[in-house]
Amino acid sequence: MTAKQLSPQEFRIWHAFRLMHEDVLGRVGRDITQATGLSGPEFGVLFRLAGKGEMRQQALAGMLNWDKSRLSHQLTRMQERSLIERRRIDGKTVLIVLTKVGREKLDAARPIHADSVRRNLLSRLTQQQIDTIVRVSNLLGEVEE
Amino acid sequence: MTAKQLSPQEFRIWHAFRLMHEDVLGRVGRDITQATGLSGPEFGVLFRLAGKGEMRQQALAGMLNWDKSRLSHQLTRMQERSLIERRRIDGKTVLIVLTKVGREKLDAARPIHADSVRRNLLSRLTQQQIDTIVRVSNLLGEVEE
DNA sequence: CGGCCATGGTTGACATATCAACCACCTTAA
DNA sequence: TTAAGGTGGTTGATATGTCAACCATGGCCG
Repeated sequence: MTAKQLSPQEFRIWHAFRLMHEDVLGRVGRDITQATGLSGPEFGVLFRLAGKGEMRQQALAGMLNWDKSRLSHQLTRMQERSLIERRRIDGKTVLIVLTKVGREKLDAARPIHADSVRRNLLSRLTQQQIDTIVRVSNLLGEVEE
Repeated sequence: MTAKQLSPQEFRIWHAFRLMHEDVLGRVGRDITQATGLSGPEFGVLFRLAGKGEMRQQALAGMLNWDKSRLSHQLTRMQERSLIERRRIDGKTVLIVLTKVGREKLDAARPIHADSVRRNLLSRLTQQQIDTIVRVSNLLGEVEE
């Protein structure tokens, strides 16, 4: 049962798995953008940042599960739009700080995001399905032996 | 219970949902690239194409669930790498054809893909979890009223 | 026939993602 | 104290995704 290509059945599962995310992520992202002008990734960054007010870039990357390069590029763009500030602490450490603009946009986006996530994901699933999602996510996140 | 932002619990679910996708897709994509030089999207296109040998761009976009622009750009890059050919049929229709190179690379990638999907997804889930994924995917794919 | 107009496709501009190379600084250990 | 290594960040190149504007053509209707 280890054929050299996926069976139609296996492929259907794979396909479903991909679609699910593109659909939902796409919708939530568009909702946020339409209402506030923030992109999905921008919202993500601001959201984590708001938890602490300011963070070392490192820590931020960890929370987002992004690699440092991806984050650095993203921050550069966000800095140009005055959503965040970079503050060099010592030769190695950079503090990322939420600006006034950033916080305002974030606050505007929060309810949109909450509503959209509920509408497009949470409210459409049973508690059981949600449990499965979370369990599966943890499972798949682990690196295999 | 419709707060203006997500509760930590709700947020955890949302986070898990996103991670699951990025983890698995990332791993499968990297496996394919490493072994064959094809990117994930390239493999996706070739894979569908192989089913029929050739297709109208339109139909291809439908199967992939991509918009026409995305596909057009992708095909342009793939054409430059000789993975596919565009064949203008009448003023409006373009046939996409798998080239020899394209087919070879696809064939090389197939077992890698199958193996990776099984290793990173299928074999790590119970049948029940798989059923849930598929059911949930269908659910979320539908547009709400 | 002659003029809409919907459709299939392309394009340009821009945002995002990924990879590898680089850099400057800190740490540690000789 | 100095050189090797590791760490936090940046950068450039290239691939990918998204949006809106555009364009040519074929179909349809008057």
